[in-house]
Amino acid sequence: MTTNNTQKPRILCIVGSTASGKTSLAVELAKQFDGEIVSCDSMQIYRGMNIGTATPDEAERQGIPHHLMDFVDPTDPAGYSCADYVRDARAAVSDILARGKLPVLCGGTGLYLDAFLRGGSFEVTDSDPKLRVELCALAEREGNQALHDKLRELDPESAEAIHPNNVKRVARAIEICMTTGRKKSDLDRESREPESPYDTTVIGLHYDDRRILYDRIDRRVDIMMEQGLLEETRRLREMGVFEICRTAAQAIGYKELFPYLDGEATPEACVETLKLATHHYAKRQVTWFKAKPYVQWVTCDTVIDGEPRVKSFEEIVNNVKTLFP
RNA sequence: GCCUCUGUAGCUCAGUUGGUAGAGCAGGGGACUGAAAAUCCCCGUGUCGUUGGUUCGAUUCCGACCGGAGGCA
Repeated sequence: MTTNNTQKPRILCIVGSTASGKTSLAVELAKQFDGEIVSCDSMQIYRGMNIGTATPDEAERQGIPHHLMDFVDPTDPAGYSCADYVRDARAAVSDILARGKLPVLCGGTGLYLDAFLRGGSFEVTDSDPKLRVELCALAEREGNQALHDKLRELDPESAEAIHPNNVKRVARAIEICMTTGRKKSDLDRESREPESPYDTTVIGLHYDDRRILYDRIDRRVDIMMEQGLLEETRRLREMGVFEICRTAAQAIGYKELFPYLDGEATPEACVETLKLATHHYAKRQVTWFKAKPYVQWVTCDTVIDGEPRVKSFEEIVNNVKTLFP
């Protein structure tokens, strides 16, 4: 999404699936371009959820300031939404620009990035948990189609776009229509900004051979276990995080270990489940970013002597620099 | 050595009273602007262990052989 308007402030974004190497690349680029990092990750925002979400520690940050990480209290029932993110990220980016530095967005939450880039300046309206429960109960009682029909009455356009079995989305759309008194599809249209306020370069890290990515994921999960993922999970559980914060409870890395902590499964089985859940997540991220025309891809793997290998860090950094001179 | 069970998709297993087969998991593809590390949709040809026989036709029945599990000696 590079534009010719030199008036617009330049920002750099690094995206890609989990374990693709975004974090170290972003730090290196921030060092070389005098930048600061703004996380674009829906889980690294939570305080105390560090090992499981692979939030970079002091050493990995190499002195580069990181924003929007480890700052939301996961025991706050209000949670954190996409709209919150857009507000906070815009503020962080403005602050960095005001100090004459380059904002480097880095993260794998595609929806957050999209909302940040394309608009999403929608009103932050209160969610209505009671209504959500009611709507889901309705689907349970009378079937998914019944709930979907309800949305069709309120907002046919949204109904068209959401599969009837996607109860969560159908319910959320109805909730938005009912709490705002407007059609969600209209609100979406209005919130979309005609033009991004930034001159943005989005770099996507890609692996031609997905086995390499999965292998990186598996190794990282093993390292997380060595770093004390079980203890972190226990601590968060004692704090009640998984009951209080619906969003934080969704993080991959904790819920998969519950069966072991409850004596219902071996640690090996849980680790296996965790690895698979992460594979699936990575696949969804790849699909998301692949569909975005604004991403410029940098391939991280190559074949040497018939064997797929990861390119050197230097080579990847140099490839990015040709796209962001 | 004898007896019983077993050999089907990458894995775990169904199934075919004889007309060449299907689930779960894995894997692949996709959607997605307000819960997004969430949620949802689509995709199943594999010498049915090998080899003979019976049969119009065998993965299915019979025999032998080769794996695996168990039992008796």
